Amino acid sequence: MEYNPKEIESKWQKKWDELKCFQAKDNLSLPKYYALVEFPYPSGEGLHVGHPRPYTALDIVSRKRRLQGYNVLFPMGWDAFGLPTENYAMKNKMHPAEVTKRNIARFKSQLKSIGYSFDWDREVNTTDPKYYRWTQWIFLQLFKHGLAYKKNMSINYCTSCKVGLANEEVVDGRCERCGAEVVKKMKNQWMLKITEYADKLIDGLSDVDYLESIKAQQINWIGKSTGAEVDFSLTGTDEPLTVYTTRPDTLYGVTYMVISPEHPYIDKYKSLIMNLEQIREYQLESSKKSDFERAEIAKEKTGVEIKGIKAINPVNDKQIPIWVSDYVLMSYGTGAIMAVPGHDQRDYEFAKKFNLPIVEVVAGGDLSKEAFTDIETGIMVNSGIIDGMEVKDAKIKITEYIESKKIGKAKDNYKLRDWVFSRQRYWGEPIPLIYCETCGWVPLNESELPLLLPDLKTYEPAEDGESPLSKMTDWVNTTCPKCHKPAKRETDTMPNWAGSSWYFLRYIDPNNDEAFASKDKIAYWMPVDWYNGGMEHVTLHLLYSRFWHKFLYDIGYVNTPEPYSKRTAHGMILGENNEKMSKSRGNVVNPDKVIDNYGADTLRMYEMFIGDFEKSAPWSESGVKGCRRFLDRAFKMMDFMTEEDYYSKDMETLMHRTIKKVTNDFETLKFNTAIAQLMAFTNAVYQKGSITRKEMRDFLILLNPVSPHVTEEMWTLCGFDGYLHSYKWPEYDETKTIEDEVEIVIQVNGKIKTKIMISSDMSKEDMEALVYKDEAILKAIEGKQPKKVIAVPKRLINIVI
RNA sequence: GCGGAUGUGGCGAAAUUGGCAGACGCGUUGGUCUUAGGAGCCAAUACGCAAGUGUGCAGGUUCAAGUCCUGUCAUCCGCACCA
Repeated sequence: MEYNPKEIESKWQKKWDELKCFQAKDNLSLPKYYALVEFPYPSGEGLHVGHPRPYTALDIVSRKRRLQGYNVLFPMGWDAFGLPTENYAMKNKMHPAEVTKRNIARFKSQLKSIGYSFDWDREVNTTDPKYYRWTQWIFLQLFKHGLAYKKNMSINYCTSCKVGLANEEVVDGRCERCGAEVVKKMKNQWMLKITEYADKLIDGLSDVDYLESIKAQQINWIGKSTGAEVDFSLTGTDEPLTVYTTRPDTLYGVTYMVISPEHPYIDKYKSLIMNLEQIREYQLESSKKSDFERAEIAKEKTGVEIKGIKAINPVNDKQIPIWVSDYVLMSYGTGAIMAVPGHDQRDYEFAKKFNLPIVEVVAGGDLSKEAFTDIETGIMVNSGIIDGMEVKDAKIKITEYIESKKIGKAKDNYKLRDWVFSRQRYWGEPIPLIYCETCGWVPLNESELPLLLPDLKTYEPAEDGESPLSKMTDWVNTTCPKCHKPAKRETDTMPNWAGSSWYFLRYIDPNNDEAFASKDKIAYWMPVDWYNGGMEHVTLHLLYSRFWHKFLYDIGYVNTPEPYSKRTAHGMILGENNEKMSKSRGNVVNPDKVIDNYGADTLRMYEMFIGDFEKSAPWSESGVKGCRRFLDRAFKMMDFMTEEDYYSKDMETLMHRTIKKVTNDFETLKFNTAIAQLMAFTNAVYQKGSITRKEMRDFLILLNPVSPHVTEEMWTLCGFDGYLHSYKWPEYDETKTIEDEVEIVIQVNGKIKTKIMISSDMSKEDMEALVYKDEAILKAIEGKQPKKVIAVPKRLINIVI
């Protein structure tokens, strides 16, 4: 009989659908397992060969868990709002909903053809009003708890997409999606106060099992720093200039101040500024620069001194100049710094360029060459009350001092910024708020959710960069829910990070109309036991979804402070030429083709066999062939299966070892070595020329999570009980994984001289005794007297002479 | 600059607690079957004719190092004037 994947695969996919065997049961008494993969953005391109890698990995885990008796939730859905769909719809004069529907249908049929054990009855779609009703609902809770606010701020604006971008969407000064230049634009934007959760987001990481590199990236992104805010009084005004510093200990070394070009004091105190013209010119210059230019190109410091106002150093009452420079960012700290050129490299460069004084307050460096920034070894000098102290003690003392004098306070700061939540686009969730002249921003009544996206003729953003919805006056004009006077709807929509911030909760109870999910079911299914996704999502999506979940926890809607107990990441699949797969490079491999030529079981196996799961790996057509060859060989083993329903004596150890290795490797993302073990087993069967029924049965179960169709088929052909998918995972006996006889190595001075067979339970002492008896060993030491003999049971004897 | 990771055959890669480096697969070579073989099966395959040498490089610890320690180089990813 020939192995014919086409026939087998469609047959079993149909069968599984009919039997609904992968349906997660809402039987809350069974042991549960929630496996989650990132739901895809259904692009017009369809799947490429990178998508199935994480899906197959957790499909393997899910299938194995079911065989081990768990009630498994392994769902799939669509993160379908977003720009590419909208852009495509505009270009082709289609409705984005139509485009989305078509793309989803394509993705779904592709995923189905790979034979995943998703529970398709729980499919979610972020663009479905029944879904985004709850995205809007969560937003309203954030609003009601003061975590959403509108702010007129300088934002990143993509000149091509005509849309505001979050900092995170700007890569190297360019739009993450289209690559066009990003400029600054003032815009009134909805913001989410993720910064209020910064500490919780850091602290929560100690309770979860995430890859170390993921934790590190999150901590890095949040960027917590500890320091102090200090007030410097200004000449000619009663209001102080507040700065943030992580080095309050260097307060005596401050020789000038710098404020950001966007600092409000420039306008506020313009009457005091004698060279306002010059300052205005500098402001204009830096406003033209993108963030990228400010950071990357302008290595050379620039700036202008403010004439007419001086600052006073609160610890020594010295008058010092104030400069404006764009190396100080308005978006971090207070937008103003105290400059300590002796102990900060940037201040040092600036001081050198503009001939400002440099004072040493921490001894240990050479200030004629560079700033001395070491905080471990330095001793304070020229520093009044903290003279002679070590840096870390000086920090504490001076902070206490400024707090007691009421000129400052200890303060933590974060690199993490609040989340810009507005998009001036059509294809997103409408923000369910209404602006009333009398009442201000008023939330829509929750009973009126979902606030549907109205139909539009065109989706072009307005020329001023406003949302296309702003042109829909019928929709925009409404009445205030509070005072019933005429009012206007918010026309911005949500970013596509919104729907993905809570989708794992909707899978739990996807059809619930009373709540985003019932409390009972949440209590049963949460947290997600294992979440696998890309490394590219660990700062944005992962942080955003943890933030929303922590908020829902704080207001009592979910039962766990963290959504995911374990998070792993997969490596990318590269093209055959070792480059990132992309249309423009022409190296994209389409999974449909692979399935057509070799079958889904081969595709799945190769995706897992390709290499270390966490690393990127280049695609190889001949590697695919190798996996198909293995399945052919496995299929043919049926030709020499015998009737014995037990492990044959000579295969027993290998059988137990194989069960052990596959069982463990599937848990630790080492799918490649698990498959290698199954290949080695098959090679042994071919060597022997026969396989017993029991050996075959357990082999099929072990291979089933990787290649489910062919194993189900063989199961049936062999006449085993029922269906493979409802059977149980085999157990191994540790004592039977050890051979009776092992080959050990004889080393002389660490060099291998010979090998002998010994009984595997031989003691260290007996092995040492062998040195004087075994002929091969005697020959190896050539009659010399051993100085020392090291025997390691089951491994080696090393003789030192 | 900061943070994280990775360097092993021609290629993708394996290697409990330090204990036979290169499992498994690809590729290559040879054999076999065949009208044929880009199918199957069998065998060989780190390098070197050999003694021997080999896990980016240089040291160190150890009876023994891919694995531990010190230094160094290279590549990749993330962040980056964050005070």
